[in-house]
Amino acid sequence: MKINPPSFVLNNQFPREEEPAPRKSRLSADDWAQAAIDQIAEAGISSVAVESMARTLGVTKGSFYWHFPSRDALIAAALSRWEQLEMEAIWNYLDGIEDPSARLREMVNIIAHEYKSHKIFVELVKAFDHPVVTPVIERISARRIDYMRRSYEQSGMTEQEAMNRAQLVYSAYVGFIQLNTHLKHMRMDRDQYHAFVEHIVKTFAP
Amino acid sequence: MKINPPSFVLNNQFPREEEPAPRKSRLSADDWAQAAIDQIAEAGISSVAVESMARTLGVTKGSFYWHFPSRDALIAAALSRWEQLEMEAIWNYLDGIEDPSARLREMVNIIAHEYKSHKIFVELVKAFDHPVVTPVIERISARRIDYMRRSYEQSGMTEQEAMNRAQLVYSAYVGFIQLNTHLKHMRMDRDQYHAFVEHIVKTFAP
DNA sequence: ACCTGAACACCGTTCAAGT
DNA sequence: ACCTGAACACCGTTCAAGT
Repeated sequence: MKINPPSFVLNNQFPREEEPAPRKSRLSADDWAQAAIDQIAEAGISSVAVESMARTLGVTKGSFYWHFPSRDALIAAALSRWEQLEMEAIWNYLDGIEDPSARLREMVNIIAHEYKSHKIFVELVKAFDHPVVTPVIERISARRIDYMRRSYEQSGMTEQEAMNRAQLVYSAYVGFIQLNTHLKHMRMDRDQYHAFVEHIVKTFAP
Repeated sequence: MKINPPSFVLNNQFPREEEPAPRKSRLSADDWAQAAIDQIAEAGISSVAVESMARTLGVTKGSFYWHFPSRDALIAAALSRWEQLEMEAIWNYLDGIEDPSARLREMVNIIAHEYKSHKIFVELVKAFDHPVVTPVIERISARRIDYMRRSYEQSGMTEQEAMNRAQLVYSAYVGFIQLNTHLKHMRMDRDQYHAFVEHIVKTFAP
C-alpha cells in the first residue's frame, strides 16, 4: 500500500509551461517572480533585495520598477506564482489518491521530506507577520486544516471534535517545523525521528 | 485549589531594583535596554531602530554607540535583561507551588493570558531565525520542555515517552500562538477557546 | 517596451570634536 | 563619561532620459 510520489515531487521540480531555450536579454515580470521564489527558498523573505537581485539578473535596480511598483509587489507575485504552480500540483497529486487515510499519510510524507515547497513554507512561517505573507499562509493553512478535519469526520469524530483535533495537529506541525529548524535539542536522528512520528500518530489517531 | 498569580504577573509589571524618581539627563546602557524591551513587546524585534529610539529618548543616534557596539548588541542586552528579570520571576513563582499538576496548570494559565512576557515570547518566535533571538528561545524552550518532561515522568510515563510528549505539547504551543495571533479562522471566542483547551488537556493527558 | 543613471530618503555605523 | 554633528554605506524608490 506504499504510494510513490511523482518525479516532480522527488526532484523538487514542478513542470513549467514555457521556458524557451535561448535566454532572452529583456526580462519579464515572471522572470523576476521566479527569481524571487528561488531566493525565498534559499534564504527567506528578508533576503529578497531589489538591488542584489538586479545584480544577479544583470540589470540595474531601476529597471525593476518598470515591472513592479514595489518590493512587496514582487514578493506577492512570487508567492502567488508558487501557490498556483507548485502548491496546486501537490494538491492535485493528493486528490488523485482514493483512500482517505492513505491520502493523509502521503500528505505527512510530502511535508516530512525536505522538498522545495516545504522549505518555502518554513520560510513563510518565519515571516508570518509580513502583511504580504500572512494571507498566503492563511489560505494554505485553512485548506490543510479543512483537509484534516474532513478526514477525522470520516473516521467518526463529531464535527467539533474533528475541528479541534485538526487545529491541534496543525498547530503542532507549524510549531515543530520551527523548533526543528532552529533548536539543537529538537534535531533528531533517524531513529528518534521515527519514534517521534510514531508517538504523534498514536497520540493524534482518530 | 485555584491559585491566584501574584500582582506582578497580573499587572504585567515586575519589580525593578533601582529607578530613582528624578529622571537623569544622561542615559545608561540599562535605560536603552529597557526601552528596547518595551519596544519589542509593542511592535517586535524588527521595530527596534536606533534612530527612532534615540529620538524618543531625546538624544542623537550617535550617542547610542557610546553604550553599545551595534543594534544587535542592544537587542541581546534587552533580551538578557528580560530573561533575568521577568522570566526568572515567573519561574520563581511557579517553583513555589508544591503540587506538580497545579504547577503545570498554572504554567498554562500564565501563558494563556496576555501578559507582557508572553507577548514578548510571541514576538521572539516571529523573529526565530534572528541570530540573537535563537539562543534565547533555545534556553527558554529547553527549560519548559524539561519542566513538562519531568511532570510526565512523575505521572508514570517512560523517559522516552515523556520526552516525545513534552516536545509534542511544546510544538503545539509554539504553533498555536503563531496561528492564533495571525489567522482569522484560529481566533476563538471564550466558549470555543475553552472547548479547545479541554480537547488539548484530554489529548495530552499522561 | 524595457532599461540606465542619478538622485533622494531612511537607517546602521564611524568618528572627531564638544561638555 | 556621555553626547553632537557630519559623514558614509546600503537599500528602497522615483524619474527623466536613453534604445
